[in-house]
Amino acid sequence: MPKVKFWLLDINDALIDGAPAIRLWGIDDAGRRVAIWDRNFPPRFFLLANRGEDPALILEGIRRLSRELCGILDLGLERKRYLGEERNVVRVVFKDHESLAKSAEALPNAKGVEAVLEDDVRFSMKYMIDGGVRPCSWHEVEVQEAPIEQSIRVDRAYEAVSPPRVIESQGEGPSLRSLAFSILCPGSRGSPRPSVDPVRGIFVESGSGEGEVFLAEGDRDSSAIRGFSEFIERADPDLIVGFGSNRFDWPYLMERAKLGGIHLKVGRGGEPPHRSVYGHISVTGRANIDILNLMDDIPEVKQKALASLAEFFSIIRKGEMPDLDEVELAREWRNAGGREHLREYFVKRTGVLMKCHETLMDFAIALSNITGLPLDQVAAAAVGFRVDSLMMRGSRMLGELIPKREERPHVAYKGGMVLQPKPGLHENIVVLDFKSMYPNLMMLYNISPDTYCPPGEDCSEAFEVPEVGHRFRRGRDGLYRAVLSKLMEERERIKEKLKGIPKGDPSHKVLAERERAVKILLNACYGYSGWTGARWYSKEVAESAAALGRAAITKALEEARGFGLEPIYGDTDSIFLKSGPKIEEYVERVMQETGIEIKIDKIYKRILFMESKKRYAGLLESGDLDVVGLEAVRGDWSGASKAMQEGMLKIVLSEGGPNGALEFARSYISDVRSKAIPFRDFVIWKTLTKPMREYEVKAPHVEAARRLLADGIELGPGDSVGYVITKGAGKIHERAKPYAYATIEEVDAEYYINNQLIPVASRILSIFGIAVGRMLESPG
DNA sequence: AGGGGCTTCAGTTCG
DNA sequence: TGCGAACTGAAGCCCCTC
Repeated sequence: MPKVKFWLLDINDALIDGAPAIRLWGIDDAGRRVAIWDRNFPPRFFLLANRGEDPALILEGIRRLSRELCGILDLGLERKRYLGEERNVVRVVFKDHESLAKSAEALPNAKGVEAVLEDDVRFSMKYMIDGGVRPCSWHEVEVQEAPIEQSIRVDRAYEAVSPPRVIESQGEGPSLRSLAFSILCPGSRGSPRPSVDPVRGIFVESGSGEGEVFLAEGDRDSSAIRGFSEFIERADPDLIVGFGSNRFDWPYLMERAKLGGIHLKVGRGGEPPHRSVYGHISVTGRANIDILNLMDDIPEVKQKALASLAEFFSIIRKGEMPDLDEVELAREWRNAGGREHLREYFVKRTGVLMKCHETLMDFAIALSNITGLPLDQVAAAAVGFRVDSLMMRGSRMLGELIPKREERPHVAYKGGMVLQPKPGLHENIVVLDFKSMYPNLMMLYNISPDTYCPPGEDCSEAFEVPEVGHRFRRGRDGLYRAVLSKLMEERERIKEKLKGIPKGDPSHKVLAERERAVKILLNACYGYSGWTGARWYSKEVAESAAALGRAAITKALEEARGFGLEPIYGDTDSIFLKSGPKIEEYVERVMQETGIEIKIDKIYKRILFMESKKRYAGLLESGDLDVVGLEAVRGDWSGASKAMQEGMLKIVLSEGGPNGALEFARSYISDVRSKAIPFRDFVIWKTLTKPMREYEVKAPHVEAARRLLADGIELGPGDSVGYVITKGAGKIHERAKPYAYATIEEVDAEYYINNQLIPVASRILSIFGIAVGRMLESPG
């Protein structure tokens, strides 16, 4: 039987002659695009038998019923674990999805059945989990050649004879073909509406740097859309990349295509794009990726705009490519010469998008490979679903059944401990961090939903968590320990490999991005355990991890005194100590006492604390300024207050006193008063977190959004509103104006001085006993 | 009517 | 559509004084 090696790019379920089948899309080791049918995996679920119930009776009962329930191919008894407990289950295999769905509805009420399990796992996901198939991994599969259907755009098509198997550590992935695109749709009135506003241009760029532009002819965009669709067919990309394309570009194109009677044949089977899980758009046989989704994994970039991301990656210089909003775009479209300008802008934008994609792809591929979510899904999936997938994979290793996703009410619990900082300037401060504190504590004490021992149950030799009293079984590894230790080992393995690879080498980046993916997942597991939507939700687990964390940091604080080290501050897993000679000894002691590793994370030559927790600024040994939590690093303050604060902090920390900073603030405020700073530094950005109609209060950003809404600009949850406060009487929200509508002349400098600058300056100066009061309000 | 003091709402960041 | 802790500004309310 011939064998094929392939790298899995996409997977979907389909029907062949009415029978369920899986289609795997990939690239073989000769770079050919391949499609592989697998019809050897009929849908299935498990019936969990009640404790003490003879599962054979259930099985018999179903066999009797099966005339009515029809469509059952196979039944079998198995022993599996469910939340740690060994249980009897009945495996039920169906000929098709409809039969499974019917039975899943009827059987939970059958006699002796506690629950139907794993019917709520997507078919293609269950196929991969049960078969050990993994996205963005190399596999080997026995096949027979199948004729290439006329509509299928691949080099080879096969039929799987046996299940594909992952080939471990096959090294790097294949070279993938990418296509980036963006669409230009200025709104004729307010936001563009597909019912009336045509697509004026579609801009594409392939990975090799070749671009193509499809322009509407007058108001007719049919040929442009058709041209785009044909271009995709011709270029046959593996990855289709957009920015905000799940929410805007694709839905818009789909709607315009519908109106124009055009078939968007973008899938490898000639399919149109379709809406899939996690609200993303899926293109069969390819991976559709929205870079905007991946930006959530880069918290350093505050503004969710392509320009901000490109600046962060140093793909463009600051201010090189503006980010035009809908108002500016429509305005430019109407301007003389604006259309030519917009075309140039979109060509540039699409090229920048491609470069961002190239920078991000190693990360996305690693994330897909580790979590087991297909590449296009993993980008769009929220943290909780990524970990859910990771856990489902882990559960198979332990023979654990996958619990149902349930709707549960939110239950709060006590979290990490934060110390009150000692305000003022401190010198030579060492920051010690517990390394991956929550994951390590959960591993150390086997904290997991399947090792939890409820009150009243006899669990000999269980470990009891201090303060909260929850008990967890020792002995057999729990799911969390199993999953976390695999991640931890992977991280160590990557670190080891990285040592032998020079930094500029492409494989260095692949590994470094993989390490970042592992790290993100490691850190997400604790939060996942306390998320009520998690399949393996357990308040006791999350609460215990938090309690163990508090115990660890408390222990570290107690020990500090004995080593002559004075704690200045601490938050969750870190403590800030005034450096002393016995620090190494101390680190050893804390590790002995807590069982988890603690290391020196940072050393501040000088650090400034105010009265608040979670906010400080320090000078690192390198001479770099490190600002944490303060306005200067927040996205919801004006550029003016951020710039002034950063300037003041630099001076205070380098001079060791407030005098220079006071002068700096004075002069900065006078610049603001005379408007000698750029307009954009007056703009305040805030994100809408819910639909406009649900706002009960008149907040400034909400009122600014209302003004846009009045002009037909549609804004919803997740959209950012940039506004300035203008001169005049009345409440602040009455004077908030979308920045695109305002000029620098209208800006109320006094508002910025009183509400954005003085509070910020006085928080710093008051530490030194300088009461700001009116001192900064008028010049001199 | 207007101000002080307090609570609530909203958004964002830390770890 | 990970968690809780924490901060801040603005609005919104009550209460008091005038």
